Amino acid sequence: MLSMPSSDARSEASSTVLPASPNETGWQRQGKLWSNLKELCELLRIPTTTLLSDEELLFQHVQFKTGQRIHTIGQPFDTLYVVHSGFLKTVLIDEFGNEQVLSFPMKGDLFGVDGIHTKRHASEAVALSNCDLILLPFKKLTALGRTHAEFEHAMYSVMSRELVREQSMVSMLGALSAEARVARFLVSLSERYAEMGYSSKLFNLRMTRHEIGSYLGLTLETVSRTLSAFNEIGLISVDQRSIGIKDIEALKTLRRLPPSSSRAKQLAARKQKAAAANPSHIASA
Amino acid sequence: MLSMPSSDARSEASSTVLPASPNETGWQRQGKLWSNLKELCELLRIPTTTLLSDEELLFQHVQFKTGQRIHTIGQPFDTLYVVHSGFLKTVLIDEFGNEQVLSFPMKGDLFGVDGIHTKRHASEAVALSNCDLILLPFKKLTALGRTHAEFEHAMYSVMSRELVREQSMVSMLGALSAEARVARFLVSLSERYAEMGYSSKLFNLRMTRHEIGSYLGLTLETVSRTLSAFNEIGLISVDQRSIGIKDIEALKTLRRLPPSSSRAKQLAARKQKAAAANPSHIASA
DNA sequence: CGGAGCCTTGATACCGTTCAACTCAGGTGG
DNA sequence: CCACCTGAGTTGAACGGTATCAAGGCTCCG
Repeated sequence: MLSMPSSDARSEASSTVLPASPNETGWQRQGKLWSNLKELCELLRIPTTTLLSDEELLFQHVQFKTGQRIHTIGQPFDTLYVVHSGFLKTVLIDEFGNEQVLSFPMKGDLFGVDGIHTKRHASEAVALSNCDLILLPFKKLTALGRTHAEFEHAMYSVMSRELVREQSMVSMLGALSAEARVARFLVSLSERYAEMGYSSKLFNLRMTRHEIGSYLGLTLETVSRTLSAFNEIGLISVDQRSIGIKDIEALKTLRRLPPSSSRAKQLAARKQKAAAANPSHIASA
Repeated sequence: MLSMPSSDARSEASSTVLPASPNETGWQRQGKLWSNLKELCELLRIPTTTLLSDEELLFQHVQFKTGQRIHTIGQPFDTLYVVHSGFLKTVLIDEFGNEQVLSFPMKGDLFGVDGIHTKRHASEAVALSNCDLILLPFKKLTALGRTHAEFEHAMYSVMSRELVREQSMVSMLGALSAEARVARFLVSLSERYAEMGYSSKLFNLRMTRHEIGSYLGLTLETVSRTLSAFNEIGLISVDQRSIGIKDIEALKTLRRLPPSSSRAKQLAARKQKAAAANPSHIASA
C-alpha cells in the first residue's frame, strides 16, 4: 500500500484560518473516506461510457487544513491528487525563495502530475482552505490503465487538458495587458464556480492579491488597482475578498481599459442605461 | 492504419528556404522510412530497461519541407510526432490572427500532445527547416501501453516532462526581465544543441527575432537590442542568425543588466582580463 | 487595545513598447 | 548583370504601462 503524504507540520496551526464562507458550507467536517471509480470519473469530468462501477476499487480520501502543504518540492512522488472539496494553490519556488503561483486547483481538478517525470515533485501544493482530497496512487492508476483501455485514455486526456491549460497561460502572459489578464482571471473563476454549482455572479476569492499577482505575472498593487478600476466603471463590485460580477461579457472581451480621463463619461453613460447591454466601446481591439 | 497527415499545400513552395547550414548536413535527402521501438525510446531519452527491441513494431517517418504545416488548429487528432531531425515551431493563433509561439521542437522532442484532450489539435506546428518526423499513431501507442507496462510509464513520463517545461515557461514569463529571458533562451538552446551532438558554443538560430520575441513575451526590437547588448559586453557574439556563446555562466545567472552608463567600464574591464573567469558583478540579484 | 496581514491609493521611476528610419541579404525579373 | 523588391535585422527617440516606494486604512485575532 502507499504511505500517507506527510501532513507537514511545518505550517501547523497556520496563519489565518478563513471563516467558513457561504460557498463552503458544502464541505463536511469529516468528509467521506473512500470513493469508487465511477465517482472519481464524474469528478474529473471524464466520459465514463462503459460503466465499470461494479468494481470494488476504492480510493482513499485525506483531509488537509488551511495552510497545510500537500507536497513540497523535491519530495518523492508516488501519488496524484484530485480535489473533492476545498481550494489550493500550487507554486514553484525560485532560487531566491520567491513564490511563483502556477495554478489554483479546486473541485474536480487533478494535481501532482509534475512529479511523474523525475519521480519527485517539481512544485509545492498548499491548501488555501480546508480540503478533502482523493489519493490516486500512481502505481494503481497505471495498473488500472492496463486493464481498462478507456480509463487509460482518460488519464492521457486529463494530462493533455492540463498541458493545454498551461499553454493558454503562457499565451496570456506573453500577449495580454494587466487589465485583460485580471479580467480573464475573473471570468475563469466565475465559470469554475458555476461548474461547481456555486453562484457565478457573487463569490469570495480564496487567494490574496499577492497570489493572484504572482499567478498573472503582476504585482499585488496592479491587481488591486485593476480591480478598483473595474469596480469604478461598473464591471464588477469589490469588497476585499468578495467579488460581484456585473458585466461578464465586457470582462470576456476586454483587452484594454479606456484612458482614465474618459472613465467619468463611461460611468455616467453606464448609470443611465443601467443594465443595458453590450458596451461596444470597451471591447475595442 | 492511419491516414497521412495533410502535407498542407497551402504554404507549398513556401517563402524562404534556408540554405543548408553546417549543422544540418546530417539530414539525409530521403531519410529513413521506419524506426523500431528501441530507436524511438532512445530518441525520446527514455530509459529502456528491458529490451523490447525484438518486437517488429515499426513506426513510419514523414518528411516536411521548410514552411510546411504539420498540423493546424482544429484539425482532427490521431497521431503524435517525434522529431528525428530538423527544427519546428508550435504556435497558437489568437482571436485576431496574432501568432503566439509555444515551443521550438527539435531532435528528440515530442509534439501534438495538446490534441489528445479534445481530439482536435489546439495548436499549429510549422517546419522551420526541412524535417524528418516519426509518426506515432495514438491508438497504436495506447495499445502498446497496455501490453508493456514500462512503455506506458514512459508515455506518462514524457507528457509530465512537457508539463514541467510549460510550467517553467510560465514562471519565466511571470517573473524575469527581458534580458534574463533572452539569456535563458540562449542557454537552453546551447544545451539542446549539445545534447544533439552539435556545438554548444557556436550555432545558428533557426527562428526569426519575431518568433523568439513571441516565444519570450517580448517584441522583436527588444530581442534584437538585448542580443546587441550581450554582444557589446562580450557575453556572446552575434551576426544575424549566427550566435557564439562566450560566457555561458554569466548568461545562466544573469538577472538584470547593469545600467548602460556603466557598460563602458564593464567592457574595458572585460577586455583587460580577456578570458578571465566569473564576472560576479553581472550576476547580481 | 495593539499588532499583523492584507488591501488600497498616490507619486515617481524605469523597462519595454511603439513608431520610424535605415541597412543588409537574398531573390526576381527586366 | 544590375535594379528592384521584400523580409529580416538594427538602432534611435519618445511614450506609456507597470513596478517600485511609501503612507495609510481595514479586519481579524491575541
